[in-house]
Amino acid sequence: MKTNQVINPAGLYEFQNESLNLLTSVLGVSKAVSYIVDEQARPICYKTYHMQSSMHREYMETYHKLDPLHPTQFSEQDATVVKMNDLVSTQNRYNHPYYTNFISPWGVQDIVELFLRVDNRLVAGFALFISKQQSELRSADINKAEQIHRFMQFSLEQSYSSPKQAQFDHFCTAFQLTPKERMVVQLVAQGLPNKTIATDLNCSLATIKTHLQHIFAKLEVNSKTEVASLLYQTH
Amino acid sequence: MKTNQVINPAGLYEFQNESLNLLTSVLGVSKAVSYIVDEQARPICYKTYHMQSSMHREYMETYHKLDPLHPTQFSEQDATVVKMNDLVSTQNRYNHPYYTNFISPWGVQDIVELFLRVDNRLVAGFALFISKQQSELRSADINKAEQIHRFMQFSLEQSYSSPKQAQFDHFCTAFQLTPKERMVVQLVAQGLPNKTIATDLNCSLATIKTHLQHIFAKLEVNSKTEVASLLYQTH
DNA sequence: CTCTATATCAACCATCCGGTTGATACCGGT
DNA sequence: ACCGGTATCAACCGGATGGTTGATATAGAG
Repeated sequence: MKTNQVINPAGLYEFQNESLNLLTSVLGVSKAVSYIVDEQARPICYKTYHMQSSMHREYMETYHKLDPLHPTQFSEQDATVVKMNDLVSTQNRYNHPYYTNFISPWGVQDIVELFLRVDNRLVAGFALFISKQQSELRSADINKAEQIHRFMQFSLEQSYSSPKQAQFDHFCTAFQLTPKERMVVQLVAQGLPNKTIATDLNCSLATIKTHLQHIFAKLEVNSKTEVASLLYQTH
Repeated sequence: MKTNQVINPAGLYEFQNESLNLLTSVLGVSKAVSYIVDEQARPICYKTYHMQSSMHREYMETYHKLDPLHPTQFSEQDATVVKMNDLVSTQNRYNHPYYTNFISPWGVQDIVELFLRVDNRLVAGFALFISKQQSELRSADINKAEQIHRFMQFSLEQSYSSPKQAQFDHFCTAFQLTPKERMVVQLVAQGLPNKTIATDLNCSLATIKTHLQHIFAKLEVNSKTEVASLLYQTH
């Protein structure tokens, strides 16, 4: 039972929306994706901005394995803002199927990835897509992204020590919820339907239903609305 | 649009549970019922203690019209604790169908009713049932009931000026919810299924569904869980 | 090396819920 | 006298949800 030591991404979901909004409105990007990183360093809870769902599906099914900016590559590093075209030489890029078969056909020229960490652990990431129609990213743009990253990192640390977060943690530990169950509760508290929760957590509807059964049993309730209600009443 | 002036029973439901628990655990009663009183002085949201559901059904269908302690009788008075056997003479009691056909067959000897008011308006009531097996209520018992009533009245006034109540009111007025819609939202926030909400509000399932459609439209959501979620997020 | 906890998924069924349409009734303001 | 807002109810449909059973896989504890 190591539930207590787990860093729980409660509150991250709202943070994620706000951050994605900030990034896409300030920087000139054609598409963007944000995600949470779970304890196994795997990205979950994708939120997209101006990205075709078919493109995202392609990534999820195939190209995530080839992604040079995939979070698993960076979980042990301290990289914050990484530009794909800096990471991969022009030569290698044109031989790289990730570039030739996926990024390029979708009209993308470059990708800038921002990583957020708490206690040195990678907890969230943002991928900003630069289209071929745009000019090459200048150092000024990268600088902007770094400044925004700095503030997001600050904001994230605030979120982790907020009373709301503490309250949520207390709630979850009081009912002895497992890490996955906590995430489900978090999404239930957003009022999301099961299907969306399954998509967000990158697992099947059946799994979510099983998690929900366990949550219902632990909280002694029998509907998602009651779960949200309990959270509301516990403040 | 007189929504703003309406006294809204938000938070009353929790209060109701706590009060019923207090009364039944401290005083020697065989059954008890509590209810909220709406703007039309009609009782809604019944909560029962040790009362057979068939007895309550009989009351709801027939005998509420004959009830000498019915809240409509007391909405304009300032009565607080009323003992039925003090109100109705022994002679009249034995000719009264409410007593001979309803109360007596269910083994009840006497009823003590407690009324709670805010700004002189009757907002909630509690009926305590004394069984025939119990000794006649002594003045000491009535005194206890009056002391408890005093504290309940105090507590109720606190509830009405609590931040939680203010927050809820602000939430409802922000979305321009009608009085009935507020009550529905209040019950949704308890995580209750529609059927229970209908029973509580003493109207049909269809009516609740219509109210919910209006609420969904006003809050721009499309599920009850999202309503609870919105309330939770708004603190 | 078991055994338990956790996480994953499938299939089934009954019920609940959301969405819609349409209808009646009451009240208050124009 | 008419109209808009509120409250009430009915009937229908399809999809979402809750409940159950059973199964597999992995990891950590004893």
